[in-house]
Amino acid sequence: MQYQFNEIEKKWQKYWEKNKTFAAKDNDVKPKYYVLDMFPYPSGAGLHVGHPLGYIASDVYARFKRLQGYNVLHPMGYDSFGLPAEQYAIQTGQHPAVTTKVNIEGGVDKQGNVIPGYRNQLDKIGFSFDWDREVRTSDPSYYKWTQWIFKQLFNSWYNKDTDKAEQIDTLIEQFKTNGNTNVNAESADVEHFSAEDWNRWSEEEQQKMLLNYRIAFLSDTWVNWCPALGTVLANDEIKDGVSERGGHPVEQKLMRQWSMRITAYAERLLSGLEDLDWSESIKDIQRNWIGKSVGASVRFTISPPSGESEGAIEVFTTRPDTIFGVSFMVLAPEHPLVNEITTPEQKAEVEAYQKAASLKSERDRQSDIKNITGAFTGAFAIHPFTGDKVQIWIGDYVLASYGTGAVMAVPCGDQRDWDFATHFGIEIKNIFKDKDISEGAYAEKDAVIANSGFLNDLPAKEAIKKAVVEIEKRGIGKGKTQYRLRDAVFSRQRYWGEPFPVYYKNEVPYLIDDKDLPIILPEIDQYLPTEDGKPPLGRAKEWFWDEHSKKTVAVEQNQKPPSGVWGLELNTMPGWAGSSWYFLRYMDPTNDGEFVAKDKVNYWQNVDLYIGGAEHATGHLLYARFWTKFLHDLGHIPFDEPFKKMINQGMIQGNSAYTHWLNLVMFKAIKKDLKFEINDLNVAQYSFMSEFSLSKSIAEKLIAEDKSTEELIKEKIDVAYKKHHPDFKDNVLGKDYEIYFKANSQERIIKKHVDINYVEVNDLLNIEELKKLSRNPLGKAELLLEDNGKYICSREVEKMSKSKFNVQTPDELVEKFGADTLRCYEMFLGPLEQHKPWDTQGITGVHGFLKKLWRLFHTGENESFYVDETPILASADGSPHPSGELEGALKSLHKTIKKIKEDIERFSFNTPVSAFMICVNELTALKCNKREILEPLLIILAPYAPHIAEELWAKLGNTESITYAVFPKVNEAYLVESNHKYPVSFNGKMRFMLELPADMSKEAIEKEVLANEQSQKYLEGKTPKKVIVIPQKIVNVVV
RNA sequence: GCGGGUGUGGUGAAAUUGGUAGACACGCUAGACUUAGGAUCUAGUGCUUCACGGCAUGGGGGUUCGAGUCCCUUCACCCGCACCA
Repeated sequence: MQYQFNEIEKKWQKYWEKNKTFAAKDNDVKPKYYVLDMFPYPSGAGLHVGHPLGYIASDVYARFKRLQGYNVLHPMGYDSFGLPAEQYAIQTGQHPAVTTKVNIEGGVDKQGNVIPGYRNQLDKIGFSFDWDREVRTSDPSYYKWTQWIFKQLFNSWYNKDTDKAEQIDTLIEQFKTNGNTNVNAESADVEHFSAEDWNRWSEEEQQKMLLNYRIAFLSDTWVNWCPALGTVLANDEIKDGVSERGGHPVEQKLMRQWSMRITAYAERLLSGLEDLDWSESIKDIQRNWIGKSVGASVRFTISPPSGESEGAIEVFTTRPDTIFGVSFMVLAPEHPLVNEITTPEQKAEVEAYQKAASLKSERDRQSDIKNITGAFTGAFAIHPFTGDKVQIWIGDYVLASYGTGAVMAVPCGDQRDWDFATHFGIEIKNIFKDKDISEGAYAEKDAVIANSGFLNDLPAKEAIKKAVVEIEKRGIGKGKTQYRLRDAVFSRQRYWGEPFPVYYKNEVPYLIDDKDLPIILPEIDQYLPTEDGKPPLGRAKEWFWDEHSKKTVAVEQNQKPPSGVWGLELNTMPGWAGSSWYFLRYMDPTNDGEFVAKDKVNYWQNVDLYIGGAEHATGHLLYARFWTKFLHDLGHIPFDEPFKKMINQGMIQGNSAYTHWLNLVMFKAIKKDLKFEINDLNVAQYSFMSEFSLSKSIAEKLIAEDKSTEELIKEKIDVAYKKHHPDFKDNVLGKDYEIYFKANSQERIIKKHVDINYVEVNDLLNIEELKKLSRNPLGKAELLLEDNGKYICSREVEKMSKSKFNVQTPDELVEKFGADTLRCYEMFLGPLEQHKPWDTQGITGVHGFLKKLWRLFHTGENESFYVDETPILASADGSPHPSGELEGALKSLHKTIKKIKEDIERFSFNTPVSAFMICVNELTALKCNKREILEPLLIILAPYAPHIAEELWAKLGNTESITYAVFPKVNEAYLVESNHKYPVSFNGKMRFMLELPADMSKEAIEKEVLANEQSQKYLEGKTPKKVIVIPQKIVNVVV
């Protein structure tokens, strides 16, 4: 009986669905294990083989954990709000909810393309997801709770004394009794106010003040505005100065926007990384993004140029130990003090410099780092320790947005300051003992300080501490920690996102009651901004809140709303809102009374294993940690980190295929006698005639300037030209003209992608199949083939994408080889974290292995199902049966059990596949068909190849799914060797193998080895200097 | 510039702790079988040499009886951050 994988797989997928085999049981007595994949954005393009890689690994692990007796939560859902669906809606008018549904469930899009649907594609691979727990972030029953969490964030402030978020009511209480004098909060810069002030203020004034403290707050901030997308973007959505999606330019714009006070959590987000089992690189990216700098803020008083000013410049420095090395100061050109302190003589120069700096974009400023520019303000500051006057400059290497926008320049210890001082001829003081600073600054923190008063002779690290103490003692500053992390902009001027549960009375935001949530996204006529530049929701008529009826109501355009009716927020939430807490919703996906029930979150806790791409390092992964910590602070969840262990799967790259084309512009014809070049018109005429497509080796030869190939091609061109231009006879390219190639041999060939589905084994192009296409990419081209008449393509590894014709869908492979083969093969490909190119050829090896496994169970007549039921007799002590073959089979099985368990436990998903292959190869060689060997083998194989395992498991007479079988125990007794084959080395070089009893003593082994006749050859009559014997390992003889 | 990562046959890779480098596959070469197929089976396959042997884990150096693995140094590629004071 043949291995009918298609039938088997369909059968078991149906069985699992019907029996809800993978349903996780809340509050079960078994220990819990939570395995989570980063949920996908359902795009119309569907899945390619790269997408399921991580899902297969997590599925293997989830199934493995079930076999080990865990209650496993392994859910899947969709991050279904997002830009692509909205862009598509703008183009086609199709509601994003409709396209999203089609992308998930399958169907036909507006252009008539068949969309397979994520769910259908996933189902074919045999994942053990608990689909009853599916979530979609764009579903109102889901985003109701995203809105609810937003409300919590709005109604909270960050108390630095308790170091956690607290209800805003506790803050209001303090304001009522003491004003804000004793409040230690993470907030915007706020003036002090008293209880009287607070109580006197109007409701509106109080609300405006509270926005300075709320964790979700509204403020006028400089935001990254992307005109092409018509929305603002967070810092992590911008790469190299352009939008991550679409690559559009981004500019700075002052807008009233919602933000999240994530900076309040900077320290906890940083320190929390310590205990996470994440890759060092992801942790480092987050550390970098948070960008903690420890140092001091120091005030330098401004020396009044005419005696009247009393100002001071505050700087932040990480090197207070170098304060005696300060020889000037630099302010950012935008620094508010600049205009105040600039002397009349310097005014013109400074203003010119400010103007020049403001005209440069952020990007230009960054890219132009080699040019040292600046201007002297004419003002001086007083050095707080030496009393010296130091010049105050402005320069655009100082950023207004970081620290205080001003630096104390220490040219001997900072290269930029050194460059600046050198360029403008400013004094450079050396405050490092025995360090040469004539060629550049000494930036290491290991010098000993000199010429620095009370800091003399201290190593830098101690000097830092002492300097801070002294600075604080003199009241000129204090120790301070600075972060690079900025508050996260939370508004998007987009339609396809969560609406805010917010309406405005006189520009003051008010929240909608919990019981009236969700606020459902309204219908609009077009998914574009309004004429007057409001976000798309500005088009919705029914987008007003009636405080009396507690409902959204319609107000005609340009009409004043009736009393008690107010305009709702027109922005929507960013993509990361829904994905910041989805892992919690899986625990309790249908709960309409809570975002997650207490008992369920207490049972399931946080995610034990999270698998997904590394590209979310500063976005999703940081925000999810932030929200988790916040929800923990308010007592909603019992943990403050979402994902305990994470593995980032590598990208599967496409293996693009290329055809080669003669670059017709790259040769020219020259009249032999006259040396007259025929003009461009003639060149153009070549392109009217046949094009030439070259098989790989011919293209290569042409690039290598192989003479005979050049001649061959000239001949072909000549013939082809004449065929198409019979009137020219042979006087154009025949006797009188000769074809020459241009010098740059690389450009002789143009490469074009060809669909990998038409490329066979050994890069052979299937020309026959291509011809059947209505749009044959070879067209009428003349083909120059290999000697054997074949056309060979070249290959290149690139990102998998439709435009490169290198997309491999899992569906095709499941059809041809089966889901089990695909699963094993994707794992077999290499370490999960590594990037690797897709290669379909190798899949036959894995497929062959499953067929071989199938045959082990079909040793009956005509390959019918048959296994040997006679039990293996073991001795009372559990030692192996004396029969050699059985001993071998038992050893093979137990060796494999051990390896599979150890490998999966250390997340090495590729090596178990080889172990299975070895085991099946060995059992095949031993002709082993014993139930006692084959049954445990199925259990350990089930995580990788669940369908075939279920089928054979059932054939063995089991009536329950293999999913909850018990992972077999390793019996070490079977693994004990009576003999060991020693590799015998001479001077570290392995020369021969020698089989000796495993329990032989070192001395006896040495004796045996030296007595061996082969040893005599390598000893060459000499006595060995030393013999190293490592029992059960090796023998090394030193001659 | 800073931080992280990766370099092993024609290809994907293996080698948890220093102990036979290249397991397991793909591909390739022969052969068997066959109403030819992308099926199955057998043998071979790092490079080099007729051979004994020699050389091989990006390069160079070191520690060690022994190094892909540890240390130093250097090169290449990938990812992240980048006048961050």
